[in-house]
Amino acid sequence: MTAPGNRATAEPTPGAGLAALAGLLADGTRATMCLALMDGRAWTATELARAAGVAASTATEHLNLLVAGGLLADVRQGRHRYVRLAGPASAELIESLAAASPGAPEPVRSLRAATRRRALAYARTCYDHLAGAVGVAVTDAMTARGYLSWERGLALTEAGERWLSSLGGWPPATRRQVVRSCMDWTERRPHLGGAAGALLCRHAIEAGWIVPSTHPRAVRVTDAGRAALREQLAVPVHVLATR
Amino acid sequence: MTAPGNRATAEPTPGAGLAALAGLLADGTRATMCLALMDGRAWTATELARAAGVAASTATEHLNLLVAGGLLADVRQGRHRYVRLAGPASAELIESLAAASPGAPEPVRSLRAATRRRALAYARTCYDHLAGAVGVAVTDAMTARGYLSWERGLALTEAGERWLSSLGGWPPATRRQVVRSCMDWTERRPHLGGAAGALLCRHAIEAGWIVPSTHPRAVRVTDAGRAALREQLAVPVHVLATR
DNA sequence: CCGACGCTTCGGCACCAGCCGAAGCGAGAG
DNA sequence: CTCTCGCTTCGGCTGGTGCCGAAGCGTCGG
Repeated sequence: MTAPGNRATAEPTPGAGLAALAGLLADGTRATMCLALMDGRAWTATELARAAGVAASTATEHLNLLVAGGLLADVRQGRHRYVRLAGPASAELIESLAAASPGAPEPVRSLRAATRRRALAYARTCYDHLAGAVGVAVTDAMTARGYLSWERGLALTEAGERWLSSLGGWPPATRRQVVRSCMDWTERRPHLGGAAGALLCRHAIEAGWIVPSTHPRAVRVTDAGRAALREQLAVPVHVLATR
Repeated sequence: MTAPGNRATAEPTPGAGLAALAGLLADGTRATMCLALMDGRAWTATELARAAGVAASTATEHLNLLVAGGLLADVRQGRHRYVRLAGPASAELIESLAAASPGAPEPVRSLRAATRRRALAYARTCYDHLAGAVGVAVTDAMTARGYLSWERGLALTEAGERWLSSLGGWPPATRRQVVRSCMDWTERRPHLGGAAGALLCRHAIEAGWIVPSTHPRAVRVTDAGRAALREQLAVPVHVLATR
């Protein structure tokens, strides 16, 4: 007898559910991770470990708890584990909790975060290829022009190979998979990865189509880039509009 | 070195504040207490201890944490410690957390709770005297008729003594303080306690002015009670309206 | 085929958070 | 004054939890 505790163990205490949920956020490391994820992006496990200042193994444990608790969702992609907020409900919950805790809601910080988020959603690098609205738009345009085929998995067509050759550096001297579908976490649709995606991204940088933004990972599309993408791929103008 | 933990100890980790706040609700016992307090009333420490199923000493520790964390507020009154939610912000926070946890928001339960809350706010016993809208209204009426004086502290006037005598059982055979100002937690205004308040409450029960409600502590005012209060104290009709 | 890399599993460690009962304190009631 | 009663303080116990590093596994790239 003498039940040792009302922890989240056995008895259906009235507040057990609430306590279990709050317990997920009651740890500094987990809270820091969730706060980082509030930018809406999907982070890799390693990124979150560094952000929270813990070992990768520790991060794994925390992420398992948060995912099991329904606060986060994860997707395995290759050797990476991408983690994001499970949904708007999670974000709202964390937001209301964060707003009530001794963290002043400075309008400046919110503005910066919002700006950064917008910049990332617009155009960013995903490893070595393009992502965001621009990345998805480029992928769509390549598909529309017959450079990519999505039947029986993603594949590069002969026309696609010719176009990449015209950019230079094709075929790549690598055994790396030529094309790869990479889920875009802001657009919720796939964009082009793999060797072709990397080559395209490298060319875009070298040709001055895109330049690094002030925000980490984010990129800006230059006037030259907008012109090139419109001419070569017929990417819709509205996607490339300046922000 | 090798900082032992990101608990709520030293380093200003980004998520420390959030974690500290969540930590307050991350314990089953504390969560149960907060949920109990969601009825908007002020509970005594002992009541909360019983509700949560822990010893009084344990309850004290939890309440100290919750008050220190700003989630609850307490007031010492005589030998009692009354605890209530610190404010609307606390209530909203707990509500949003409770709504997101595996506790189904059954409309039936909410309805019952709302009904109970309304009943308690209307009329209830506070120990051995009357509280709630009716309790405060009776106190106001007694003041208006010159039965109570609030100058130099609360006091019973001669007219007040005569009125109580007419009800019977006056003067009381006790050394207990005759009148006592008792803060009403739903009306946020003082109502009459002490020996006079107890006598009045006892008389109201014996004379059939009030009867126990189906909800604990709540009472209903009978038709006879409404008539008596209107005739003897000129209590405003709108306060006594049936619900 | 081999190395690099991201992640997970496992063992071990230390801390502390929650619990209780006993004893102490102060207010109220007789 | 004394008894009762609500609350608090204190000491001691126990189990859970967060942390790490080492080792293992699968993917990717050369």
